[in-house]
Amino acid sequence: MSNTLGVRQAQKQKTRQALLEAGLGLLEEQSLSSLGLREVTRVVGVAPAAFYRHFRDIADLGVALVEESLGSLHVMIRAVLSEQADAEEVIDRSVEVVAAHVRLHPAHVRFVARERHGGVRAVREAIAAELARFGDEVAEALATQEVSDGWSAEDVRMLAGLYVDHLVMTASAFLEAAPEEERRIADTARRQLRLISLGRGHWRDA
Amino acid sequence: MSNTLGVRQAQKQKTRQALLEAGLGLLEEQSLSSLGLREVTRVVGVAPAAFYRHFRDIADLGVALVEESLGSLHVMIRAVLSEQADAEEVIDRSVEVVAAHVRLHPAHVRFVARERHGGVRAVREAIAAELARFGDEVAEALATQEVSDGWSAEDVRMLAGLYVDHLVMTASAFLEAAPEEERRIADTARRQLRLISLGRGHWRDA
DNA sequence: GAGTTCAGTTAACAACTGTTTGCCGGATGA
DNA sequence: TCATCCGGCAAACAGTTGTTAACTGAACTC
Repeated sequence: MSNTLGVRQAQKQKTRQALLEAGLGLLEEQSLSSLGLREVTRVVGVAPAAFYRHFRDIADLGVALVEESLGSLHVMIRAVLSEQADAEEVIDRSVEVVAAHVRLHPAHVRFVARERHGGVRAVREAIAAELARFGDEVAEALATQEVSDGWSAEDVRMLAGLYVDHLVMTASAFLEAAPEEERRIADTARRQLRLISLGRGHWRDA
Repeated sequence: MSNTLGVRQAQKQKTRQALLEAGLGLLEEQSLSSLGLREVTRVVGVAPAAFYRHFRDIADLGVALVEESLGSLHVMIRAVLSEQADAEEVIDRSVEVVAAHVRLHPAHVRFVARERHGGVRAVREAIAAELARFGDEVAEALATQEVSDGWSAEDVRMLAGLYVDHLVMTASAFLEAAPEEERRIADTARRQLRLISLGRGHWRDA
C-alpha cells in the first residue's frame, strides 16, 4: 500500500470523494436521472465547472458510486458463507449481517436498490455486472458445500441468483421499514431462507 | 357499465389518457423524479398549463400510472393459481403468463420495477400498497390448496411474498433481456419456482 | 529558482423548468 | 335561447440547468 500521493493528488481525491458523498446524500430523495451537476457541486461548495475535473457526466459519477457501494458486499457475505456451520446458523448470521450492513451504509444500499432498475443505462449495467460477479462468488461458495453434491453448475448458479435477489429485497425492506418493523422483516427473511434451504435439501429427488 | 359520458368528459378523459401514455413512454429512458411536466405536455401536443386540469403534480400522474399498471396483474395470476392443477403445470403456466404480460405491456412493467424503489415517495408507497394487496390475494389462493394444510397464516403470507418478489424480478429480467436470452431466463425462473415449491412441500417437517 | 502542470474559479451562454394569470369558445343545463 | 361551466391556450414570471472559455495560483518537475 503506497499511499504516498502528492499534495495535489490527495486534494483531488478529497474533493472527488466529497462529490461522491454529496451525490449519494442527494440521492436519498430522488433518482440519479434527476440529479443535477450543479446541485452536487453546490453541496460540496465548489464551482460547477470543477465537476468536469472528476467526472464526465452525472452518469459517470453514478458508475463510480456503484463500485463504492457494492465493493464491500463481497467480503461481507463471503465471510458468512465460508464459515462451515449449521444451515440454521448460517441463515441467522446472514440476516444479521444484512441488517447491520443496512444500518451502517443506508445510503449505499438505497442507491443500489433504486438504480438497479433506474433510468440511467450505464449505471444499471454496472450494477447488473457487479451483482452477477457477486452471484458467481456465492455460487462458488455454495458449490463447495456437501449439500450441493450432484448439482449441475447451472442449478447452483440459479440458487445463487435466488439468494442474491433475496438479499437485495431484504436489504431494501430493512431500509424503508420503521424501527419497530425490523424484527418482523428479519423474521420473514429468515423463514424465506429456511424454505429455500429446505427446497435445496430435496432438490436431488427430481 | 354506463359509458354514456358527455362529450366534454369524454374529451377530458381522452387527453388525460394521452398524458398518462406520454408519461409512460418518456419513462422508458428516465425515472419519474426527472420527468418534466412540460416534457409530457409537449408530447401530447397540449399547453403546459393544461396539465393542471388533470394532475396536481408529476407525482400525482405517477400514482395514477401505478393503478393502471398493477390493476391487470390481479386478474392475471388469480386465473393461474385458481386452476387446481399439478404443481409443475402451474409453474410452467405462471412463467408463460409473466412472459406474455411483459411482451404485451413492457412499459407498465418497466415503470413498476423502476419506481418500486424510485425517488418519489408517494409512488413508492402506492406500488408497495398495491403489491401488498396482490400478495394478500396470492396468500388467499395458496391457503386453499391442500399443500398448505397445517400452515400458519403468517407462513402462507411469507411464501406469497416470496412469490410476488420473484414475479417482479422475473418480469424485470425479461424486460432487459435480449430475445435470445428469454428462454434461459424462463428456464431459470421455472427452476427457482420448482425449488421453492419443493421447500414448500417439506415445510411441515420443522 | 524558472517553467510547467492542473484543480478550481469566474462569468457568460442559450435553453429549459414549474407555476400563475387572464382569456377563449364550445359543451352543458335551465 | 341564454347564462354558466370548464378544458385548453397564450404569455409572462423568476429560477434553474449543462457547458464553454479564459483565468489564477499553488504544487510539481527539472
